[in-house]
Amino acid sequence: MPPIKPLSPPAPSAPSSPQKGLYLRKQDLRRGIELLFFAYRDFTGEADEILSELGLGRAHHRVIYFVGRQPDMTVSELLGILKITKQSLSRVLSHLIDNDYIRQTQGVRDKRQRLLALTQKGVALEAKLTDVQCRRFAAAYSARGGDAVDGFVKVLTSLLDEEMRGELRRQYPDRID
Amino acid sequence: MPPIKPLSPPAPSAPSSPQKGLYLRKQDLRRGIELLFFAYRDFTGEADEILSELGLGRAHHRVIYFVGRQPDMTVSELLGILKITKQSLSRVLSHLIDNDYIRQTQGVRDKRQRLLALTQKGVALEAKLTDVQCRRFAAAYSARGGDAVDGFVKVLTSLLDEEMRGELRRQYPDRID
DNA sequence: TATGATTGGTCAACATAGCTGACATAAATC
DNA sequence: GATTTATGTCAGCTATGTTGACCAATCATA
Repeated sequence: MPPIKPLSPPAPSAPSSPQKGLYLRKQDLRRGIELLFFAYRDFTGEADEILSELGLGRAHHRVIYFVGRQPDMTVSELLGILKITKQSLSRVLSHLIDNDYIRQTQGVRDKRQRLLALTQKGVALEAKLTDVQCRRFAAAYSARGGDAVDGFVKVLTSLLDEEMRGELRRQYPDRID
Repeated sequence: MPPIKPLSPPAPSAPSSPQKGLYLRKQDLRRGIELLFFAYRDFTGEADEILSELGLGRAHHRVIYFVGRQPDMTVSELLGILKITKQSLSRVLSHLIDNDYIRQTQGVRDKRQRLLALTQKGVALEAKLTDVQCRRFAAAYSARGGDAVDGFVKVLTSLLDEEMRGELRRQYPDRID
């Protein structure tokens, strides 16, 4: 006769067992998977619409977002964040430069570097896109309150690869995680 | 002289204003945007590796996942979940059927319907992929605890489109949201 | 029963956004 | 001077989304 299982959450030693305590049951984990999928899709949907009217895609958005976040970043810094090949980035970045969303200036310390920054047109688009996405977050955050936001940030942070977790910690040093 | 602003979270009436109370500051919202992007990417990464070794992609994964979740679902139900065109689904689904991951049976009530279900091979792959992703969630959930999980689910739910929120409520009727 | 709607499939063509491999240039570094 | 680094570019491939057109089987109904 097997020992009686505790109701408190057991250590995740056998994740494939059918019944786990509390929030570690298979069904709860699957719910998380699905929520992340649907939320990500809905979250990107609004911005995608704005972009497609301008003949741009999500890849352009990412570049505009991160360049806007950290002006004068180098190409290799951007590659490190996006984790795509330079050939993939090149296609998107060239288009953004040709269409006056982003400008390049030569690095001062290292003349090989191309420092990326938004043009006025780029700033305007970044603001519009980020505003739409921030509104969605602001609505969700204020609907659920600070404790929920705290849990949201904690769990998402723990879903990251270890390397990325360290990266984000550096970006937001004053935040708990 | 303007009225003194309260420290409690203000209504999100002017989301573009630079300074918001508590977790509604622009920086906190941007952190949410970035966390969602990075977490989604890292979350899908492990499964993507397994899939690519089998010559499959993320689109195949989605089909296998949702068919595994609800056996004998119809093609139009699947299209409704994935929100892609039937032509896009067809390419992926045909490949999965040809390679013995999924089988189709004719509907009983409506003979036009093709009911989709995983084969034994499909069940095995679904289990492997879902297990990897559940492990990541289980680790994050148990690292952060039930209150954080609760907040995570609440905020993600509020990030959904209204329509999708109703859909998920139907899928998980016994859960708070 | 004839008609029209629904479910599902298929063919063709196209777009976006990732990938690899090869090669080039300029600047920094050893 | 030789090597490494940062960046760019050309060519081609793949995965996954899109539209539009058209077809067959089945269901529902006038």
